[in-house]
Amino acid sequence: MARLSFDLQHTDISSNARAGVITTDHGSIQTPIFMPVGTVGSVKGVTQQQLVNDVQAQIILGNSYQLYLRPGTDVLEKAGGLHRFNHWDKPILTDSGGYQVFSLAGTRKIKEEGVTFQSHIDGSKHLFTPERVMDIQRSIGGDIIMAFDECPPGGSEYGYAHKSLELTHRWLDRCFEQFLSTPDKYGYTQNLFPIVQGATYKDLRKQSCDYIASKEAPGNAIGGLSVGEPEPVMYEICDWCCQHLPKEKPRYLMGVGTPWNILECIGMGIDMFDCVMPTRNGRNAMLFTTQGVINIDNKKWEYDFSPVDEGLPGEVSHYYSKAYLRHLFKAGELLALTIASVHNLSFYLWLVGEARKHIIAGDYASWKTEMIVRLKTRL
RNA sequence: UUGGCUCUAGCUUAACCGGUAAAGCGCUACACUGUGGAUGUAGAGAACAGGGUUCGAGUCCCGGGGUCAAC
Repeated sequence: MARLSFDLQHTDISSNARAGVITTDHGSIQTPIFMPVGTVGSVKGVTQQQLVNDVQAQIILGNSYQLYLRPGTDVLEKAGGLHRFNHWDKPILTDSGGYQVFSLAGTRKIKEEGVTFQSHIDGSKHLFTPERVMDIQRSIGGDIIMAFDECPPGGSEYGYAHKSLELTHRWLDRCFEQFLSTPDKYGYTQNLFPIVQGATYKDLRKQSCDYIASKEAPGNAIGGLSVGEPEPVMYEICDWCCQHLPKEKPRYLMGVGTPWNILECIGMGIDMFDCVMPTRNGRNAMLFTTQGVINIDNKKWEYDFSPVDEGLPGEVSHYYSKAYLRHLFKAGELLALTIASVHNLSFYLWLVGEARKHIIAGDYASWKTEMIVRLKTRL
C-alpha cells in the first residue's frame, strides 16, 4: 500500500505533451487520461460493466458534496467505502465540493472558517470546512481526493480573485494538516491533490502554482477554468500553469472539456481531465464522433441507417444506427441516454488513447492540429 | 325532432364593447465544460367548408360539425 506514483514515460518532441503511468493501490492509469464523472457514485446512465467493457474507463470520479448529502458518509462507511458500495475496483477520484457549493447550492456564505450553504436537495443548512471536507473524503475513500477550494466565476475582478486565492491557500494548509493527521480508513492509500486558482490573472496563477508545488503532493490540479472566460484565455492560463507546475507530477485540469479542449491542453502538458460534457450533452442528444459533432435529435438523421460512429473500435458505436438512436431520443426512451453516454465516453477514452500513441510516436502536434479540425466539424 | 352548450396552431387553451389572433406542450434548430433525463434562446405553424350583416367579424346572423338532455 503506497502513495500514488507517476512514471513519466515519454515527453513529445513536437509539443509539451506527455505520456505516463499513474499507479495507485487500485491499479494503474495510462496518461493522458479522461475520467468519467460519477456524481452520486454512478456515471449517469452507464453501468459499471459498460464502463469497464465498452468505455474502458480506468478511473472515475465521485462527488463529495453529493455523496455527503445522499446517501451520507455513514452509509458509505458501513459499506466499506465507495469502491465496495458501487463495486468499482479501479481508482476513484473525489471532488471536494468546492465547485458544487459554487454551482449547485442555493444560498451560500463564504467565511474564513468555511462555507455555509443550503442543500439543493432539501434546503437543509450545512457547513463545509477544509477539515470537514477531508473527513468526508476519508469516509468516501477515493484514491485521489481534492483540496477544498473556492472557485470564483469567470470574469472575476482582480481584487476578488486575489482575496479568494489567499483564502483558498489558507484552506489548503488546513486541508493538508487534517489529511496528514488522519489515517486511511480502508487499508489503501489516499492521495490529496491541491488546486491552483487565480482566475484569469497570470501573476495570481503563478503565485498559486508555486504555493501548490510547495506542498509536494503526488499530483496537482488546475481549477477555475472553463467557468465563463473566453476559450483563448482558458488556453493561455492553462499553458501558463503547466509551465509553472512540477514536471514530475501529474497535472489535472478540472472540468475540461470539449474533445478539442482536451487535445489542446494535452499539448500543453495536462495529464488528467474530467468533464460532464460526454454524458450530459450525450443525454441531450449531442454525440462526439471521430468525424465530428452530431446532434442525433436532428431530422436529417431520420432515415440514416448507418452506425453511430464507424470510426470507433468499440462495439456500441457500431451496433446501433443513427436513425434508431434518433428514434429512441424522440420516443423519450431511457436506452437513448445510455447509448449516447456510453458512445461519448468510449469516444473520449479512445481519443486520449490515440493522443498517447501519437505522443509516444513523437508526432503529437501535427496529429492534434489535423484531428481538431475533424472533431469540430458539425455533421 | 326540439332545446342547451360548443367549434381558434399537431394537442390543450386565451383574447375588454366587433378594430386585424396569444400561451403551454409538441415540432424545427442552437446553447450546455470539477452533472442538469434539467434549463435557456431562436424559428415554423391557426379561425367549421360555405354564405350574410358591417368601413371592419374569431366575436353578430344563416348554414354545417360535435356533445349533452328531453321526446
